[in-house]
Amino acid sequence: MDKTRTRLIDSALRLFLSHGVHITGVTAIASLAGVTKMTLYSHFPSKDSLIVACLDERDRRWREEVARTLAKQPDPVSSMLAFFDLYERFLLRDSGRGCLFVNSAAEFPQPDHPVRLAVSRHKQGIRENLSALAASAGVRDPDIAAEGLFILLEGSFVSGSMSQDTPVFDTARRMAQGWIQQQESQEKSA
Amino acid sequence: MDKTRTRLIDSALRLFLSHGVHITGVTAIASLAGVTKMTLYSHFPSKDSLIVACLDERDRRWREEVARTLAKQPDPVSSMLAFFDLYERFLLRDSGRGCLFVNSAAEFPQPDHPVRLAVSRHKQGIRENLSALAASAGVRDPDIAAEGLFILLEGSFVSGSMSQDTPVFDTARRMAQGWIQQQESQEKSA
DNA sequence: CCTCAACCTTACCGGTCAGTATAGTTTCAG
DNA sequence: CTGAAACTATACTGACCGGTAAGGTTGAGG
Repeated sequence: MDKTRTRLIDSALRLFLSHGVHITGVTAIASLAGVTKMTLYSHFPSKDSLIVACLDERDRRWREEVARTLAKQPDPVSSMLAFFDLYERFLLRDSGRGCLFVNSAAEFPQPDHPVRLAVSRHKQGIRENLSALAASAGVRDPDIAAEGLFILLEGSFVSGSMSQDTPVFDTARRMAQGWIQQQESQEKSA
Repeated sequence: MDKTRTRLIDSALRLFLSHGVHITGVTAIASLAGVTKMTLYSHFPSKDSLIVACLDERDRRWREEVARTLAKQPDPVSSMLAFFDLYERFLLRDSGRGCLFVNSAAEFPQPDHPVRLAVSRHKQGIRENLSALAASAGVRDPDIAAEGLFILLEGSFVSGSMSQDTPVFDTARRMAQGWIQQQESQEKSA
């Protein structure tokens, strides 16, 4: 049900990813979805709210995929490292166009803009996810451990999307292993 | 000499950083520079070429500051770690608006667009810089070591710009130290 | 059979965009 | 004093923007 709304979000997501948010017009979105602009505005009150809906929908799908992948991991450390596979897969899937959330943040500078808040929700969710896993792994400071992993994930994603470079994830994965070990040994020495 | 051209680039840089590239109109740039649109178009054939000039100019200033900072470092390892101070300073200076190059890349998806090429030049310059330092430090694979540091730099910059979080650089710096040590010990064991 | 909601088409609004045309003014070196 | 270069002001083009108005078409449920 509400198939039109879903088609609109899917179309918008595709155009936002491949061309950018500001540069994409509402007419193009509606046209790609096979409806008219009027129909779009009967589902969303404004372009901004459509953007937010796209980000939230993408966040929802991302969380689903995270849950599906983590369920297959035997322990917290494997789970943390599995995030690098997830990021790599996401980069490949969108043909190296980078992170929609980072790109959107680049186009909406005001920190209190609804689009920016949606971006923050997504990034905060990932950090909390990592932090919980680090806590399960028994490191001394899960937030710091998670922050380090988050840096590696964002860095490899941005770097990889800028130069179509997926091997960068191998380096990031190795760094993550070293970082986790370092955090675990700190826990033991304490 | 050619003060008008410099004022135009400075004005454009300020607006591009604080609002975004596509959203900024040429009239606003000219107005901030204290000239008219006609004068702008007598210095640059198009908005795109002005954007490229801005990126190149910013890259030039960045390289100057890098050279100035690295000259004060006693050894290659200190030099590599000094990059984190440079990034942190850059983030604070632009009030957390993120990396102009990453933001511009987000707004210009086509990989062969002149703007994207300017971005690539900048990022490639940093990587070469790091790689040369890693080679001086005597690590086994300077390119891999540099790639790791680059990931940490990009990651902490993106993460820091998204949540006004400068302490993230402390974590990144600690990770960099661990990474460099790991790379050095690999060299010794070989 | 009728209603009602979702969708359609077409046309419009005011505004902004990049870029150009035309012509008048300042500045300054030879 | 002259003349070219750099700048000014104003107005324009054609296109696209987000968003709205008004009215026609379709089809499923009561």
